[in-house]
Amino acid sequence: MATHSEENYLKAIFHLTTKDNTLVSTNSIAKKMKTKASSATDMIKKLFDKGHVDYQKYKGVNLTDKGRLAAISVIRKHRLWEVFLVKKLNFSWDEVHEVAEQLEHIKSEKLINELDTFLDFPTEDPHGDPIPNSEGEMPNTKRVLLSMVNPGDNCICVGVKDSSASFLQYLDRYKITLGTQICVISKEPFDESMLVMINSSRNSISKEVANNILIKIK
Amino acid sequence: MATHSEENYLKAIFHLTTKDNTLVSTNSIAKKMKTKASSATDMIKKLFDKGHVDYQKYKGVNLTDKGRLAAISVIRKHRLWEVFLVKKLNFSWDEVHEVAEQLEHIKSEKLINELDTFLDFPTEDPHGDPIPNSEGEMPNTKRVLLSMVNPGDNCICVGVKDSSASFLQYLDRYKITLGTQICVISKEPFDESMLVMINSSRNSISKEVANNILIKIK
DNA sequence: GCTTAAATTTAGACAAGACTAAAAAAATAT
DNA sequence: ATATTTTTTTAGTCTTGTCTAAATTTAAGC
Repeated sequence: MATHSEENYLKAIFHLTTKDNTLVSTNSIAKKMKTKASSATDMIKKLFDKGHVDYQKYKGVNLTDKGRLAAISVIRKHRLWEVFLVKKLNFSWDEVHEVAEQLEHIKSEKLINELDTFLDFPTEDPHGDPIPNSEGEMPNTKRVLLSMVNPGDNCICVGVKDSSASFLQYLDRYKITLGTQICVISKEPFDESMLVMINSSRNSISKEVANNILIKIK
Repeated sequence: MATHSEENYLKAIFHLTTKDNTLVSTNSIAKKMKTKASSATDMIKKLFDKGHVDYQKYKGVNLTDKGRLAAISVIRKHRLWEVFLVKKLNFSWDEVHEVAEQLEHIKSEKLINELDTFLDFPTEDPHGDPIPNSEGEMPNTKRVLLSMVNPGDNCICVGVKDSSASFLQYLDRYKITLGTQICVISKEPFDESMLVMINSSRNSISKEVANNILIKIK
């Protein structure tokens, strides 16, 4: 059974893993974990010894099947707790992360599966991220960055890439939430900002913002 | 802010504190925490440095007001989570303890107060133990051990002293739960066992059992 | 009141998970 | 192809919370 810290590293490695399955670097892990590279190396060795990652000195790591399942299990807990906090305990989407970071480490199969049932098997967390089922299967949602969209396209916000409190609070001020319709009017070539229609009002959105909103084209 | 382990020690000291406020011994703390006396001494020093206990070498400890509040806060969390597990997630009263031991350390004021609201401000946990309010005030319930009762008395089970799974499962088999009426028919002088009427059936109850059932006389 | 027993504390060690500083390997530049 | 920079690893230290073994203090027995 993985420790609190091991679980956090597994989660970090999972999030750093790209579709093409290239090796994850020690530095990138350290950066994500906000620790130093030497600490990451130490932990990588522990994870290797426990069979959670494939590892060759100086080359980088990849999750094994066992490690991936462990990571997904933590992510499942994290996201289910986020749903609980928002749906049942009146948390807003920018308040849930910190608490879910703690709750995700509670060890009890029954707890998480009963919670899943209690919440009626949600498939998305409050930020639109997919919730793996108890088998570790991730519902695959095809989502696109708003910045990739062409003028004239009519989109629906289905998620956020950055779920930091400051970004979520920005979205709140512009009344953008999951399900909000966003119609792209034009793109400014100079700074890649976008002119968009949200709730029947015109807004300009910076490249940075458009790069962190996930949408589905209608 | 207290660490996970400090919180457990504070809770242990709180539970070991008697009404007459005699000092709590290092050995009793070690025993309750299932550690060695030397480990208890180490932790006592830390708690003393943080102002959670009064302590004099070789004499024993007592919680300070600050320490007592911290302990009660942990107990509040533990018991509210137990209520949640039983009322919302289909846990039985013998399954909640272990999970609540983990959940009690989650740090979030909002979380615990919203949970309290969500559960409609319960005053007792699934074992009949009182739940302190957000001010740290413990609802005082006057409860008596079944072993103290005289033949002829008609009682209601309002709690258990031992809430181990094995004892709770024993009670389940005899259909004794919170609210169950227990009428004491006679007491056996030899072994202090009791003949009682539960759900209109006669049962013999050992001294050990009678010593762990808390009742209210009707 | 002295002696033994029990309880408590100290000293030193260890594992986990972090750190700094330095060494080694890999990548980049000229 | 060699020099420089970047990345990664190693070595050694620190803190938290545990331990064992030894020393010290308090309590109990007679």
